[in-house]
Amino acid sequence: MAISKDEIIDQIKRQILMLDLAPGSPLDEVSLSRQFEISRTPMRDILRQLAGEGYVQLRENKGAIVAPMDAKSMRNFFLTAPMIYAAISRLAAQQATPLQIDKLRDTQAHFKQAVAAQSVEQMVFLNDAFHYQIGEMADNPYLTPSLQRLLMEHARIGQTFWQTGRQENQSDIQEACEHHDKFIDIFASHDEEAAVELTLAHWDLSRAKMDEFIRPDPLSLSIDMAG
Amino acid sequence: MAISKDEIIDQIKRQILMLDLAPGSPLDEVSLSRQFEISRTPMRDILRQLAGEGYVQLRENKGAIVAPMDAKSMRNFFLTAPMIYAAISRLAAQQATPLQIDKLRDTQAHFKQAVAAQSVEQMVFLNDAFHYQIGEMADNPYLTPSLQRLLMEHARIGQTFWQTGRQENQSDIQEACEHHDKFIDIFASHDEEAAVELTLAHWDLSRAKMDEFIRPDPLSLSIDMAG
DNA sequence: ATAATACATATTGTATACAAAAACAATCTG
DNA sequence: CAGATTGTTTTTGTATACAATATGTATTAT
Repeated sequence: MAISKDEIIDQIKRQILMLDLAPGSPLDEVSLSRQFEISRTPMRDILRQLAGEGYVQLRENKGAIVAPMDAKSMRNFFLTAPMIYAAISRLAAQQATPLQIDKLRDTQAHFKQAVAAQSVEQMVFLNDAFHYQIGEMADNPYLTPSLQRLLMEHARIGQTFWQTGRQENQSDIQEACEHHDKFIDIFASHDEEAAVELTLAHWDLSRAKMDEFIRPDPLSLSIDMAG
Repeated sequence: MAISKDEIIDQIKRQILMLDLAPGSPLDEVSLSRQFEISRTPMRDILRQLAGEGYVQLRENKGAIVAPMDAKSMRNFFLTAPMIYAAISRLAAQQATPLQIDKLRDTQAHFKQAVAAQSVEQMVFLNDAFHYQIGEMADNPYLTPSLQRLLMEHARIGQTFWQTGRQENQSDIQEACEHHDKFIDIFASHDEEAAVELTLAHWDLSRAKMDEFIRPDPLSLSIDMAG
């Protein structure tokens, strides 16, 4: 076998986060197992694990599909994210260890490189990793599965945030980056209230862009009704 | 095959909830597959699914164990449960459909029978089912996985609540049962605030008994230090 | 022409054989 | 006797063949 099971899982996760695998699209066991050069058995294991983490949905006798993104899941996302994010941040501020903070600093360094390089894929992935590590600091097995699903959805909905095409995005990305630096300082000083406050600010920043993604500006072209 | 995969999953879940399968105890693929008269492949599927729902933990090359119950997970449970329960109840009050409320009434009827029959196993199981159905009303895929794990832990920690041995438990069980009736009325009238309030009262009631389970009254026997 | 049914094909589910890894025991060495 | 090492046993991981289910297509009857 060329690559390990965990690497395959990471690759598929990344493809889902980047929308390379579209929400709702079917995942065929045979073609996937051929693609990664393993047999169907371990590939089925992988799909089961991805289903457990919310990345895919299994349907009895009908195979797996990438977790869909419909109006209802959007609504639930916006309803739930601030509460869980705030709770996770508070716990992280309580319990963060020096080792974990160092690891977070490391991720943030890589994140800054991605920002400098204007690599959308790297920014999406490293931002996800940054917040996932905050989840590890919180170290709460009851909240982690919710956080994981929220971060997946956040990455998928928040694509446009990192697009460097438009000038106005640059300053937002910069501000998000500064938030990350502040997160690190706050966790290091175990300031719970500041952690919650910053979390909500960070959420508001990203939320505006997500609204645009969901309800983009209408096309300016006039349409000939005569057809 | 004698029984279906879902039934096997339910049976194992029930055994875990009832502590018939002790936290941390190993689950051997071969003996389990022999026990349920299926081959290893579908049994591995089942273990993967149970792992995804938090009932068991998978360890690379070392098989599965029943989700452990250590001091840390207890702490996290008490920290997290009220928040998630309250959020779920609020959403359930917002969105409950008549059909779902009927189903909840049905479960409550069975629950009352279990109370009358003083069947601990049935009470634990139907109480879990009742609150699981509230989770379905909330219909929020980001909170559901957290709720599921909390309910599992609640059932395991809350065993003593339903023990009918001591007289004082009877009135608590009765009160919990009345709470359930009130839940149904509140969801039917979509009263969010009342739902949250009742949820916290219900939590407080069960919490006292859980404290006893974790930190029971010390044995009254005097111990001969001379050994 | 449309609907329904039967057939063909593709895809998932299961069983089993084999490979790899971990756990255990016994032997050897210092 | 303690510790390490090797060989055996047990358990998990993987590959593949076969069965069952779902899907698509063509044919037939109304």
